[in-house]
Amino acid sequence: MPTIEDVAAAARVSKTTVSHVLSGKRPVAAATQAKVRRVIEELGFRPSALARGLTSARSHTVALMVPDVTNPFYPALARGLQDAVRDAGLLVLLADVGNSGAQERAFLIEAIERRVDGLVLSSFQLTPADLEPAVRAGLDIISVGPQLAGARADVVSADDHQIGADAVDHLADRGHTRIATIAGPAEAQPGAGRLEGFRKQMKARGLRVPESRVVEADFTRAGGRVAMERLLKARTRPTAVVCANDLMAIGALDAARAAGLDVPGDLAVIGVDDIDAAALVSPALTTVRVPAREIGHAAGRLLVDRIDGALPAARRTVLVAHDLIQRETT
Amino acid sequence: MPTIEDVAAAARVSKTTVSHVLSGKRPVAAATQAKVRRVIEELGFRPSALARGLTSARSHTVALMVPDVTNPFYPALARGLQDAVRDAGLLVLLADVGNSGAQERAFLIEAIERRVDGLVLSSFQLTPADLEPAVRAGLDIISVGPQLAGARADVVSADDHQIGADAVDHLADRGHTRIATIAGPAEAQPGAGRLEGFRKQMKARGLRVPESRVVEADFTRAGGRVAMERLLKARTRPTAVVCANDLMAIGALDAARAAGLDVPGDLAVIGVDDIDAAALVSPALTTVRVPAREIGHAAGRLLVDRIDGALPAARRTVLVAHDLIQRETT
DNA sequence: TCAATTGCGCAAACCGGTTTGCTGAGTCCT
DNA sequence: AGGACTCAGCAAACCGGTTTGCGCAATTGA
Repeated sequence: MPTIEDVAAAARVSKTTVSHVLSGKRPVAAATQAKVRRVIEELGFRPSALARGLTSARSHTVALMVPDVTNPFYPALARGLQDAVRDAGLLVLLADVGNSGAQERAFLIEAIERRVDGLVLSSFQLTPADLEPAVRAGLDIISVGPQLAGARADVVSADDHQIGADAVDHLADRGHTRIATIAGPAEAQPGAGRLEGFRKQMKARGLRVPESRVVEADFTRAGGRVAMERLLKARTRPTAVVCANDLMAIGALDAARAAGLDVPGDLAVIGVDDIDAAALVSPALTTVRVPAREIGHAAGRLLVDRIDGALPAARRTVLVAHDLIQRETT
Repeated sequence: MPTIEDVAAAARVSKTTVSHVLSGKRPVAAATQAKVRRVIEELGFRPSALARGLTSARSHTVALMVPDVTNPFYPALARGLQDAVRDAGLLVLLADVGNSGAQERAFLIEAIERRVDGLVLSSFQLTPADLEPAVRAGLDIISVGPQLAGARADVVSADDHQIGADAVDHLADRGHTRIATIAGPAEAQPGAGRLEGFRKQMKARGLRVPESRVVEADFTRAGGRVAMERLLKARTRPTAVVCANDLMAIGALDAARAAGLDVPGDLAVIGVDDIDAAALVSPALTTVRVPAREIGHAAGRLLVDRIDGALPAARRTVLVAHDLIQRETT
């Protein structure tokens, strides 16, 4: 690869001049510019972003940390994020860290060392304290989900609490009283918020929630299936179940089918997210739509503003609207 | 952020010594090491990957370019890729470039300037000539799909030709003769290969393929639906359709349902990919499974070997196995 | 006519690491 | 006792850009 020095030599100017031609930060005579540009073209010179970043201490990169890229929620989020930051010249560094706290922390360090400009994370394991090094390193952090709220990070999230409550209302309005829930893993943020909203709204509507009707699972189809099987073993079966995401809801449908139950006759099911698959399963899944792409987009916009220093120091919380989409499982 | 110089000063050694403690490339006395490490800890020093990359001319990053992250095929591929390269210390820079050739080329330039170590791309628009600058820049390139085969890139791909042929066999074996196909966009590689395989096998089995039974669409559900509607307008309707991917096949099912057709009675449908949704639609979609994650993994392994210089110069082609999964639409 | 200004370009320092060559002190061998 | 060798650490050069201060020539203003 030719360097700026090679270009300077071939064009018989100093590398300062080449730099100015590229950046436009100081005027360069038209003739000189033309000559330099021609040489750049001939040599196929491409300035090194590494070298550039060294002086500016910026990498023009934002890191995105997610627990599972194959959960369709996250690609949609990634897409929104990318589209929001691209115009600012930022590219997305993607990390799927699974549910491993160790991997999350390892990636955090990586992000710091790479001098990433910003960080968007949807984390299940991280605590605010874990973010400390990143904050000290000057990274702007956006947490998707309220888990990492506080002085350290902005938050872009759905209103998980309200989502849980809305799901309860939807089912209770249809006469259900024995409503169970398949929550996410205890550490997982969105699940926790939805569970809390579920509990509170059940209480508000005078419905009891025995602990046997609350089971945890990881956010996968298989997890939902296993959890549903457990719920179905109870002496008095629930007539409806609120699942903390669609993947688990689809797993719950698997279990219901295997048990020979009619949905929604014997069992009503509601999910959260509205991934594409929700509309495809049969019966089609009623769900609370969480606009993943918008969340990513909002996170990106917020991040760009932060990086530009255009925002006051106080951290923000952006809640995006969800809506309930009734299909055939309720 | 403290620099290596700050650490050196605080530990009363030269920065050379700090560097050696970090890299282990030259021996450092145990006592000195301990002192340096303590200071690093106290200061929270994290070496800048930018500065490091400047000397090594490596960024420890691989770029992944895809046409649509929200197509579930690609997240799976991304996951496999990440898992394969992580142990080599590489992170994945993701770009969703849509179907825009301009964006593809722009990202290619970005990747070069960032001195990315390797490039994995699934491109519809790029020609081998477009890769020239990247090759000259010394990037190792893996093409997912054979489009960019040649002296410039390794290839990891499914055997698209055979996939098309297998789909034809599956339908012909079941007695279909009026078989249509919904191909991908003409420029799109995987679609072209599958279409070719489709045509050849139809001929081999003595079946005619009037041009009205070949329609193009982009690789989306909406595209598939529109294409299917067109096919259904023909005077003699096809009794079966081969779709170049699952998303389009699902769109075709939408159209069939809208037209009041029974699947597979009036119309058999087969897709390609086996995304999660394929098993979820009703009736469940028969499809040719293409192991996206394995493809990503193979690409990652190949890339790491290339970067390590462990491979002879000759480019490789890795074909991954597909298999036909019969469900309910045939 | 002479000082002040402007336009253009260069040299040198800097960003934060890595790498190379060298030196002084201590150890081993003859 | 003297040479060869090892060990530990340092200074300086280097990677490829950006930024700052300065000099020279031509233009402007009084």
